[in-house]
Amino acid sequence: MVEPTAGAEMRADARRNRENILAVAREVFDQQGTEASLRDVARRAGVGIGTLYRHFPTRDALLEAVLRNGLENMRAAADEALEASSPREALIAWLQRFSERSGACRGFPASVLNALVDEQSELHASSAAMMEAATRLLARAQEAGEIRKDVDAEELFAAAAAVGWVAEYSGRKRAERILGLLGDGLATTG
Amino acid sequence: MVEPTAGAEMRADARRNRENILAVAREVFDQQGTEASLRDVARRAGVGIGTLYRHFPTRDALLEAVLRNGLENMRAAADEALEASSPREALIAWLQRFSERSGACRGFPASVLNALVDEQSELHASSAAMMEAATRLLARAQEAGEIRKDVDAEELFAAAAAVGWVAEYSGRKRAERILGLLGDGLATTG
DNA sequence: ACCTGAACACCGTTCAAGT
DNA sequence: ACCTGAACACCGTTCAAGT
Repeated sequence: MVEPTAGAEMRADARRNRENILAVAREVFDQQGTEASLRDVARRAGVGIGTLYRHFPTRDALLEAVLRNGLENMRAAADEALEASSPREALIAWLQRFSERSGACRGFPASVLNALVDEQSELHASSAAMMEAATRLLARAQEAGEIRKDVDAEELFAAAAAVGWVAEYSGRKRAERILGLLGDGLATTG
Repeated sequence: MVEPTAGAEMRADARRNRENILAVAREVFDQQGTEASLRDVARRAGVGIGTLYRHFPTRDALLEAVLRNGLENMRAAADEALEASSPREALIAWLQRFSERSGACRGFPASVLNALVDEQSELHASSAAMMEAATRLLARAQEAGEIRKDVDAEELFAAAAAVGWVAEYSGRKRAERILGLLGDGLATTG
């Protein structure tokens, strides 16, 4: 097993190429979504298509490298939110942030949701870590009696991804209103 | 303007081809989703790729022909539901039916939601008609005081499509539970 | 009037040949 | 060790040539 993020022992030109591809991919994915042409990425990075595949053997591998930071941030945000005063508000705010991030890159919600379910996906680890953090956030709100207990984290997560997906088609505004509906549905009833 | 559904004045072989393409497309879209290969459809239908394009100049045109019946049925179902005893339950049941139908064909929710927003889409008319019917269903439930008044039909519709989308990734079961959350969020509050 | 398939411009992915 | 691009098998879409 080779650590793909390895750096120091990589040849200087290889290192440069890798970082160049990454920077370009970030831009292209943001503009065109997660299904953007890899050939296009290689071209813009001024690199042969084979080089791209050498560094990132699958689309998911490249996506993982591009999204890792963002997912890590979301995980950290969830951990921090554990200390907020209102468990319910903290959870809702986090969900909103997640669905906002989703709307910023077409295909992002699908990729993350997919990675969560598919343990083979290179995105699985990052996604799962983020969801674990979100799970704690949910549990706290449930224990505080502020969120109904018959929902699990995956469900909540899928809902947030769905809201992000809606933003791709109907715009962020509508997406936000739907998130509001969900938030009300999550409140403890009876 | 030529009526694309025209029949009697079409040459017999053309008519046969058209119907064959349609039947095959229905199957292929159901199996592989709305992004399935058109070339594959033509191949399976035993027809040149040019013939497919002659009958259906765009993917949307083919999709429209395939989905028209289903959308029309959903529209009719919404109209019938207007006479159900419980306006709220009728609306929720319709939404569930819509999201179920969505889950049956990958890409269906995206196509319909897209068509709703894009007036140029060949799917626009069918989709819009369905949503108009759903709008009446919503309005009745709101007038009966059973659904909050600060939601509009497009919002509700987008939410239902999102639930259908979720089913593509996380399964129907989870999708149904999310629809339940939405249903509770839709209830009149305060 | 209609059908066909070659043609064009793109993909994703692999791998022999080069440095 | 790494890079390159040709090669292969696919697309979507158009259009000249055929019946």
